[in-house]
Amino acid sequence: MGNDARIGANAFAGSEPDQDGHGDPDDLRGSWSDAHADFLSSLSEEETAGLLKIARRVELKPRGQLFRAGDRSNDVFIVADGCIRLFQVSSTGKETILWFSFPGEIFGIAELWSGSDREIYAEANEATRVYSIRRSDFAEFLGTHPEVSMRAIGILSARVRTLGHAMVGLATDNVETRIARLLLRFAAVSSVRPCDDTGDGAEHELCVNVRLTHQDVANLIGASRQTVTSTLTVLRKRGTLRAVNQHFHIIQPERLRRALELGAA
Amino acid sequence: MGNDARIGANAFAGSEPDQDGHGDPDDLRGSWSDAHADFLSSLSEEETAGLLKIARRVELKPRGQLFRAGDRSNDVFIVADGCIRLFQVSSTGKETILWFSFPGEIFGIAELWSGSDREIYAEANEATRVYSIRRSDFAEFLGTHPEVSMRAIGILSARVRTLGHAMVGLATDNVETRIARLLLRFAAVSSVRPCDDTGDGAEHELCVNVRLTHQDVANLIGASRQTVTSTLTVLRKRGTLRAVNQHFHIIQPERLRRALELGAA
DNA sequence: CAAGATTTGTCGGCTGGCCGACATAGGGGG
DNA sequence: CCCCCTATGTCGGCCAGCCGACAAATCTTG
Repeated sequence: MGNDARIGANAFAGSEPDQDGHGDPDDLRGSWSDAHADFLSSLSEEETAGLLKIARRVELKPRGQLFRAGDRSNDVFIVADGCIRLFQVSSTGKETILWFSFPGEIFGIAELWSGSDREIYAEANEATRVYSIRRSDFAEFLGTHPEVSMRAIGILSARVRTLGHAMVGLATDNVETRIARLLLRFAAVSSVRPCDDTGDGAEHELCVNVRLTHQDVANLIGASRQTVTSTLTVLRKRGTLRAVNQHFHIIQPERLRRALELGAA
Repeated sequence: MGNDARIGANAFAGSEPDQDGHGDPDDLRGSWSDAHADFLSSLSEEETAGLLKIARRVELKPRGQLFRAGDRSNDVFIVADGCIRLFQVSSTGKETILWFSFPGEIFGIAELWSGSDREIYAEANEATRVYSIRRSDFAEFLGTHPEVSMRAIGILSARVRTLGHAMVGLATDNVETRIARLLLRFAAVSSVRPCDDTGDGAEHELCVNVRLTHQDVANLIGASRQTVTSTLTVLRKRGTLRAVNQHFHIIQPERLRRALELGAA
């Protein structure tokens, strides 16, 4: 079953040559409940094929917009590769990033049911390919594949839990804690793609494999850009983080994790 | 269909004499997406009967605990009457209330899929009756009732959206705004039961029909108890709120709503 | 109905993090 | 290769909201 999953993902992601070998360590599976649950991987080969048939390919440049608040919700999307930023904008112009969707993840389902307008924005965080499925087609697919409905429920559940955690953090933790937690979460979730950093003794490090500006981090944890900058500097000086290419590595994941468990569970 | 819904809810709520006449105004249906979507009302008579058959009745005293973080997630619950508070506790002992579940609403589904342990606490906010359905039974029920699966998806979606709103608010709004928004939300959602206040010209007022201590409000919006107290006092002095029995009335809902739309959408 | 427990109300001191303002530093396109 | 636009880093002033500490009011329960 775990193998079917891989095949499913491959079928969808298409013609990646390096695809077979992205060895995400199994221990990350443990944090599953925190991830937004790779939808594609959970499907069987036939199911994936069925979805492929009704999907339409969409290519997005970096910063390309997929939909915005107020749009009619006509489609459900699945990330093939790249990554999509989902955010809301308050009337003061402040963005709040709700989550990122990584390869295999589905998004736009929350609007599926009510058929109401979008309430959030979806933008490509980098060059990204997504598959677009018409709402009605997807609904029909769910109707004829009860198993898949269950998966959808599972995914939405995971998202509810993630948002719950985020809320608790926002309400009780200080900025440093929130950043630490965020990085750990993203490390787990962004491990779907391999890190390009050929280890210089970096085997025990945890890679946060997403390009995140300080502003992004700020919008994710509800803090100001400046505070994020200075907090990250502190963490780097303290030897917790290391900047690699365009992203971060967490030097001693275990130490950080333990610190968080003590500081706030 | 709207009528079937009512019947369904009645069948479940059981032997309430005053049940038929709880005339919730139709205009509140508009804020559907914000509510946690009355699960029972959305079921047909047969579906409700089917659920009843596999459900077990549970009675809870005020403050009675239904489950706690760490418990095995063996059941899914539906509120018959009363109301349930769902919250998380950080290691510092601070509670964060995620949401309240009102009659007809289902909760505990988020844990259903992963079968993992509970991450949250569920307590009765007052004397409450809930129906408890074994996880496996409910999963089977969903499998044999695709329609109901879709409803479940809709409900989880609504919850995702609600949490999203809450997060944005937490990240961008000040305490006064958050309280105002909370009260409007609860007014909509708590209108499932009638207000006991026989109007003394209170027809245009909006009733927030839940017993909420200031501490509860604080835990809901991520603020301190003291700040909530003083903010509520300000709102009362300004003529926005009125205390009735154990709950609040919003004097001029429209005015408040407009103020919020301007202040932060 | 009295006593304990919970909730509400109020004050002042303190501070984490916001905001504005600026100086660099990259880095991608022409 | 240079220019411009975006991202990073740093500083100081300022204030919303936190916290501790109490008193009054209200509710619950024997």
